Amino acid sequence: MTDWLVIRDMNAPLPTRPQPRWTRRKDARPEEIAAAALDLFVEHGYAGTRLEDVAARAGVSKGTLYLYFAGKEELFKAVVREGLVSPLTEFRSTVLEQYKGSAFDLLRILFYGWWERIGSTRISGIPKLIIAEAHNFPEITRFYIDEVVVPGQAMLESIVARGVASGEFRRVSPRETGTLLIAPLLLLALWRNSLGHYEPGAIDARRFIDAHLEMLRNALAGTPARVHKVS
Amino acid sequence: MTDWLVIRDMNAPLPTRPQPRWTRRKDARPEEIAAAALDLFVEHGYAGTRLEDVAARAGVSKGTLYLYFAGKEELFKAVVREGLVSPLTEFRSTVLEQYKGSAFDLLRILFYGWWERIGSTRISGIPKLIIAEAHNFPEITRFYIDEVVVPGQAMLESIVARGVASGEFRRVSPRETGTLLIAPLLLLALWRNSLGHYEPGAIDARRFIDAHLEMLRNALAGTPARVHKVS
Amino acid sequence: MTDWLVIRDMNAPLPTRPQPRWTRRKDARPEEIAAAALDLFVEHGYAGTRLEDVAARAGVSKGTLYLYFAGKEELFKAVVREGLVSPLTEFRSTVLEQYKGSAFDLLRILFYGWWERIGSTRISGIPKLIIAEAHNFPEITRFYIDEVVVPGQAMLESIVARGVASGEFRRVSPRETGTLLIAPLLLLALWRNSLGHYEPGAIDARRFIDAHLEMLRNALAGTPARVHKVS
Amino acid sequence: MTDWLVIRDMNAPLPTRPQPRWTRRKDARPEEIAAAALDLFVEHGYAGTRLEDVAARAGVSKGTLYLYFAGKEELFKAVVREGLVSPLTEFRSTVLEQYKGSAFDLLRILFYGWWERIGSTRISGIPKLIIAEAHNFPEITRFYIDEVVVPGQAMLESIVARGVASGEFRRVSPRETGTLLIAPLLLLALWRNSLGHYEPGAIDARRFIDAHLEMLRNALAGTPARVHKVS
DNA sequence: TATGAATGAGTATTCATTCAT
DNA sequence: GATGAATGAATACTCATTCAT
Repeated sequence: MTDWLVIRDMNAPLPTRPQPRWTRRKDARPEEIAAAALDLFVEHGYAGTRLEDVAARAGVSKGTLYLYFAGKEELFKAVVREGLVSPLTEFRSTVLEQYKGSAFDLLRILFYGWWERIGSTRISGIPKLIIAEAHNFPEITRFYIDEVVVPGQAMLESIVARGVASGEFRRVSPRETGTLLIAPLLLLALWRNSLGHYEPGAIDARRFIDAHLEMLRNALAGTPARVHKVS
Repeated sequence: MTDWLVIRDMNAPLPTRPQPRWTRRKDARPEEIAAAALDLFVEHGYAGTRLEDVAARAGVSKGTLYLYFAGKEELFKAVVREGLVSPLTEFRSTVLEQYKGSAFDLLRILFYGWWERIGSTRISGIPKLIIAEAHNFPEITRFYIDEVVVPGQAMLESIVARGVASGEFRRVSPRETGTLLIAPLLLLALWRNSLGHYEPGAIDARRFIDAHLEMLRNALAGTPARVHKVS
Repeated sequence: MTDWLVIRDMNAPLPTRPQPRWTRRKDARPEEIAAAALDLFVEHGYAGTRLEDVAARAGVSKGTLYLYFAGKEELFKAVVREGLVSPLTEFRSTVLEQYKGSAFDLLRILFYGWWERIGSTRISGIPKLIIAEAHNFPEITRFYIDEVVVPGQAMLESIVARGVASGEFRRVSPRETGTLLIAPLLLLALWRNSLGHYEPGAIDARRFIDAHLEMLRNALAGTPARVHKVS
Repeated sequence: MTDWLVIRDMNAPLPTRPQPRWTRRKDARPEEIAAAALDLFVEHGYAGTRLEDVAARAGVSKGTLYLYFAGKEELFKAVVREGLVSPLTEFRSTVLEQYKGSAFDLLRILFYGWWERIGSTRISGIPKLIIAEAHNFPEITRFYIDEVVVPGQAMLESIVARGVASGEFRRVSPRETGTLLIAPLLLLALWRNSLGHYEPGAIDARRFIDAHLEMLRNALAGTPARVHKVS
């Protein structure tokens, strides 16, 4: 009566199942991925960078990227943020707080420190990245403006204003002068990360910064004329 | 002096690699994994189900799946097999063997028992799964046909044939009639596992089965005319 | 004085540019793509269908798909909608409007017409698709319920109600009975698009529909009237 | 009778293949294409710019692009070349040849002329483009260095050298000083084509250039001579 | 000459599977 | 046994390029 429902053996030989197709390579660390990504983003731009190349340079697989970053865009943002925040923090604590002496001395410390901590490192590629991708990443650009441009400009203006107030500097507009102070450094950073590869000796960073400082010393110097008049 | 460069909180620092490489979570039991897998396979289909979700629902890790099942395909087969074999066995022993009385009474017992053991449980999702994946899993489909469809159909035909032979049923074709007996129940199972989620009150299972039985009673009834004539 | 800015010739020989890597194949028509997609979606489900295969079956390239459909999901929706709307419209105009005579005659016309226009065509794959993907495509499911299930059920209930009102049918519940009328046809459609491939001769559609109609004739027959006449 | 199956409006019928295969739209001129391309290249970078968008902005079809430019790369090169060569030629003939008077007057003419012919026009986007794509287009970079950077630098150095020789300028290094002269202008160009869109009022070009000139006047002034005269 | 539908190589992203811990 | 980070084949989707009209 009930043998309609006899259940026979499953004769189930799995036809095909491929053998292990990969081997573990290494323990991935997000820092290495971010460093590799920064290099390639700086070199080829956002769209021009292939995640496969990022993975290869970091020594991990493509899939590992997605373990730490939600996608290409998030990787880019993380890389830029990370490339900015940590150096800025370090810059502030190791350079700015060393200040002693005149406004001009502060500029010197600032410029040398910038070269040491930013200009001569891979971080100097970030500005190029921001400039190149500003239209494509409004959020990142906004962040850069708010966190770097605005406070940096404020700092420079403040130094100028102090120098002017104390008579150390000529009566100049802090606004435009602040920007003029940083322009050669920015150009240096951009140069080093783009055309500089084709003309390696074109700009000697140390001589360039020194020349800039020397120009500034004369450009900003409080009028010695009055001093002479008095004497 | 240095608060020009205050860096606001960053909501997205570089992700860090988690330290403890693993901790034992629970004692895994394959039954729980299979139950979770059945739910998700029924819900999203084979290809649409991610093993990660199965593991999460079962409360185990992805790796644990592979301790008990050779792979996704094997998990699927095991789930379907297990979802079929054990309920069928139980169905057979608890429902079919209760048979007493007329052919029509057997149908009633069968239908109510089916609802109790199959239709109202998660097992009712299996037919949907089979229908959806028939082309992708010939082996499983073959198994289902051999173990469920063919014996089930044979059983139904046998009941019809007995009813016809005894004069309880009208002279109908056992083949087509057997299939017609089960069609509404199958539809009910499919409905409950698909569209039913969107129109929960559309079908009242009890009333539906009863209406089906009542239809059958009239449709199959041996011609009372002759009986009256004789008496 | 001005020869700093002499512009030299661009000595620009383009190093590499590959030659034409493809040849035009044919004029694509979205109908062919949709037909190919319907076949494959019915066969392998949504996730199991590769757009590359759809393109190949339609005789076009992968890119051409995106010329007409925004993506896989949109293709799926378009295919289902198109598979429903146009046949339903035709069904309505060519079958339903032929109605003449009794309620039972209408059922016969309906069932035969359904088989002619839906059941025996590739459109019969749509229900399987809907059932399988209901959870993954709420929008499509909603559409199917609103446009097919609800009006179809209403139509069936209306036929039953008319038959009951005129005394042609026994006093049955239009709700459950309406669903019972369509159940075997739906099962037939599902069978033909799934398990039927493995057991081609298992169901003879014509005999099955005829048996269903014959069952209904007896099940619904308004016998009481005749009894009263006799007595 | 048949309004059970009313099918509501479908908002998405199968797309149809457009009938007229093409109609002439306009007389294309390569200048318009190049202008559109320059805008988009500056905005989104090389890889981020789609030729389809270039064509749309130029008001021509994609195919027309290829009538005038061999491909994306060639379009890019042509755009950069054209964006450089013609303005440089014009700049040379209309600005540089107006030279009269002192070295400092020449700087003023140079800067104002640069702003008039380059800085305030879309040509100012080229430097950003070069910086961003330097690694991807060695050939274009080489061209830019040879045709713009080197002669431009030579010109600046020559002006400085002349000023120093005549005693008008302090004894400064022509090399570094030449670069320092142009740095703020370049920064201005870059700013206007990237971050400037987010902070439109941040830099007032006229005031900025004037401030730069004023700084230079003081920085370069050959004061020692006068002192000697007085003494 | 101008068009834009058709093409397919290239790339971002997913997820089944492995294995060191 | 149990874990989950790492892997890379597979696949959806993009877009520079071609060519019949």
